[in-house]
Amino acid sequence: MERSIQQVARLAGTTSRTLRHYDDIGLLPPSRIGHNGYRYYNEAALIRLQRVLLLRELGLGLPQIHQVIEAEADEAAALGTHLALLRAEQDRLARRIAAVQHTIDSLKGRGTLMAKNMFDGFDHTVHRDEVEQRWGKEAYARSDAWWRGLGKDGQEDWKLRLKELGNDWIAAARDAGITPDSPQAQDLARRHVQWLTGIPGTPAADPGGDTKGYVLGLAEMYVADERFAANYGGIEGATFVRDALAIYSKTMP
Amino acid sequence: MERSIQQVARLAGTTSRTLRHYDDIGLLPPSRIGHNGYRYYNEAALIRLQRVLLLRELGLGLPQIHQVIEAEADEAAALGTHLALLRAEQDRLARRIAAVQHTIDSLKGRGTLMAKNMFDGFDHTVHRDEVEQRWGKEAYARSDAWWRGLGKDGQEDWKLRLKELGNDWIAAARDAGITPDSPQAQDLARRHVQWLTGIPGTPAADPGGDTKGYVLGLAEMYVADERFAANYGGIEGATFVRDALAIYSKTMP
DNA sequence: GTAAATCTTGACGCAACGTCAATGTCAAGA
DNA sequence: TCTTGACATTGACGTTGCGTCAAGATTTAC
Repeated sequence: MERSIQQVARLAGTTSRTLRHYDDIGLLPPSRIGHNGYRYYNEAALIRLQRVLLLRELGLGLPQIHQVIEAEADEAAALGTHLALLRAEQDRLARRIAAVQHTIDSLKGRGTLMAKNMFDGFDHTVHRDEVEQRWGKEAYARSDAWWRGLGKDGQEDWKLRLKELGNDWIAAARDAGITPDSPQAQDLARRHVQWLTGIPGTPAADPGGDTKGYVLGLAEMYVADERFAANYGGIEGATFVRDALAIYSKTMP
Repeated sequence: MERSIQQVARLAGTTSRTLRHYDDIGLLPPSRIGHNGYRYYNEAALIRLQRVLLLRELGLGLPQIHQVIEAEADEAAALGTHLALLRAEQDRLARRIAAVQHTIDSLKGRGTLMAKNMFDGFDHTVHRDEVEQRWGKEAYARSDAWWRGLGKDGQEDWKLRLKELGNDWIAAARDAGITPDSPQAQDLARRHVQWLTGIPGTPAADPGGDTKGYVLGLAEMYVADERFAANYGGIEGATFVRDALAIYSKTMP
């Protein structure tokens, strides 16, 4: 049985234009061409079309489909390669979704999305200007001096640990049922301070030092410096952390 | 401070061609054009560029970005719309991944890809009697239908149990020493599947069911659906789970 | 002073068709 | 038989977001 281009298109759920395109690029020539130039397709052509459409559904490009269909072999390998691409694409998508969600959250909570993502990856001088303008010169100078004092390895290490704690903080801050003075937040604050006091060379680790004041100052800095705020889900998160730490510090000796 | 087009490109992690393109379409004109025709960008232009790149990162098209940036209003609404699109796209991707994965399995297990399966969903009148031979798409549709069939309470219950398992998963995923194919992760995968098969009414619990395919499909869904991903410490965690389950499924009958 | 880097505009290329445009062909009803 | 309307043809431009020459002007570096 032979079918016209339009019949085939309807049957396969595509368009005649697509079929003509597939003919043009040699991917799916019609089984017969009438004296009038009309394209006619038989069963074999239909089956081939099915395979094309299936592979296309799976996301392969037409040249790749052509290759796979011609060299009947190794369909699994081709699909395996493609699978990896799909996974990567999905990861990118997921990240984008998270970013969009976060941006929306920030917009709703803050009205402006200046702070967090915008200057990320930008050059440090621009970053500094922004911070100074928003939070004052000394705040920046203080945090920057301390930060540079850590050295490269120290900075990496710090960021890593911070990220771990940060995840818990973020989860807590996002939960509308958890307030800075809630048991959950206070427990986090306790763990946070415990971690701080474990870092040698800090006032917090110094038995005679002003741990309390240091903790408060640090918390303030979290809010002031975006590099830290970034680890707490932006300004709102850092604010939550600061508040929780401030409350916790009152229970400290 | 004024920067040349190349400096701006490097600073923002894009190319000069892109900047010229943005100028061409009126999205981002340079702040000044020298007598020689050179483009120069000031801080304001940089900020605008940041917004453009951010929105682009989030997946919006240039015309839409233009619109959003010009009409400063209602960024959240625009992003909300976009978020829905992203989610739909993600669903499609997840389905495709499941389908590709299943196709690969079929190829490995049964040799050649049978035409009958391929025609499925095509012309039902031709292959009506072979419609039972379903593949990938169905698995996802089934699990999705099952999920919706659980109802609100059932879903909550499920999520609760999931959270318990999730804690172990998160701990494993965070440990840099544990990979998806490590014994620890594989043991978790075993427990996970064991738990799955204990739930009545699921394909996994059905002795004749395609447990393997179901597990894989479900794992994909974990990554695709943030309702689940949230229980595994975000995308990375869910990805870890998926990989571990995928590896484990190979050892299944 | 010269070479290397960087700038300009202009134009083609990419993927996979959509969408006219201008024209030819086929089946069916008055 | 004539007309009408559905369907066919090739050809060419439009779409998205730039990449990639090309050819020439200009700036920067040594």
